Amino acid sequence: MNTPRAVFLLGPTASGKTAAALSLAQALPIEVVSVDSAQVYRGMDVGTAKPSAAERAAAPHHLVDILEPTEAYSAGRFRGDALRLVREIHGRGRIPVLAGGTMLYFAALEHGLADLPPADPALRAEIEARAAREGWPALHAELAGVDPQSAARIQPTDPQRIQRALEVHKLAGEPLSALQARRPAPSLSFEVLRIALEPSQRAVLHERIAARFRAMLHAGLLDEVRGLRSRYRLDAALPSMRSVGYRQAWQVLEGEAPEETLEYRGVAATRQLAKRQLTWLRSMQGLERFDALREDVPRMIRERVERFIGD
RNA sequence: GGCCUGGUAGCUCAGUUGGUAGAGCAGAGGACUGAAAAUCCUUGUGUCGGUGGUUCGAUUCCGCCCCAGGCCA
Repeated sequence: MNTPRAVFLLGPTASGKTAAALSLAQALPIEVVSVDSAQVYRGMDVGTAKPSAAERAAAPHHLVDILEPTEAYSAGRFRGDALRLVREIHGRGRIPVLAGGTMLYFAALEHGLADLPPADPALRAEIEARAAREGWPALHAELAGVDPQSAARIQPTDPQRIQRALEVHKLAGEPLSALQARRPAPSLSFEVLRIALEPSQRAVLHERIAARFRAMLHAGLLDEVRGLRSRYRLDAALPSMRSVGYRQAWQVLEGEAPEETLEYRGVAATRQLAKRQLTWLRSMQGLERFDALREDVPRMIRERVERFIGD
């Protein structure tokens, strides 16, 4: 094996990525790079299904617990962090396994990101304040003036993207669409085996999701969020507190929703997340797809990876 | 056993002064470039509990029956 190799392992929530990674760890000198926008936050353990101590002992895990929940991670930071970690792991003569369900992060890795300015909290607050006064459609109209291409593609009802496009224009002095058009086409400097875990039956995935969320509640999800709220200055707009489970628990603790509805709403939010993840997977090219519901899928994946590493 | 109130989309309900019905939630499909577990777009035919009757026509009015909840015995 001349060119260094890496494995991507992508799948929706509750599809068994952890079991597959564990099976790999038992047979191969791997290190896991988490591709997960929620597991980066410290203290968010129960609700993000973080790898257990045993799993972390079986193989080093990276990009888990790297930020406070008051901070915000991003696709851009992920790309930089992941590429650096892959280099380091290769330097140790080991195999990086990038495993997770944040499909935008995989896309950023594969296709690169345009050279855009990072988020600017002050500017975002300013835009938000204007939106509160004038409404997002007005800001969308303004965007149409400076960046018609982006405005055409972004819905007037999509606050997040309107805000980002205006932010980029202000910071870079150029329209977002122009910067995106200049995106370099980076090729990864290592060879990749891309494995996707896709459940053949949605109903079974839904059952798994329900069982898992119930288990999270029994494991003290609500108490975890209560504790986070007492230890940090958090608010509902933070990326960490918007994530599945945490958002719903937050609403209960704020008295915005009765606790009896927490399970139902949390399960529904998780199903919706899984659906979006599957939409990404269907559109992605170059994946070797495995049925996540097959009992022997961890073994099959291990054998496939062994072949990939071997030749 | 009697009286009352309900029985309409998977769930919670609205509605039709008689011309076969619509919201929210859930579900499904899609988009996606530094918040992405985010943000957004599209998508609603269901014996209107059953059965007889009145009517050109009933989910809507009337009778009976079934089911649920409540009150009274």
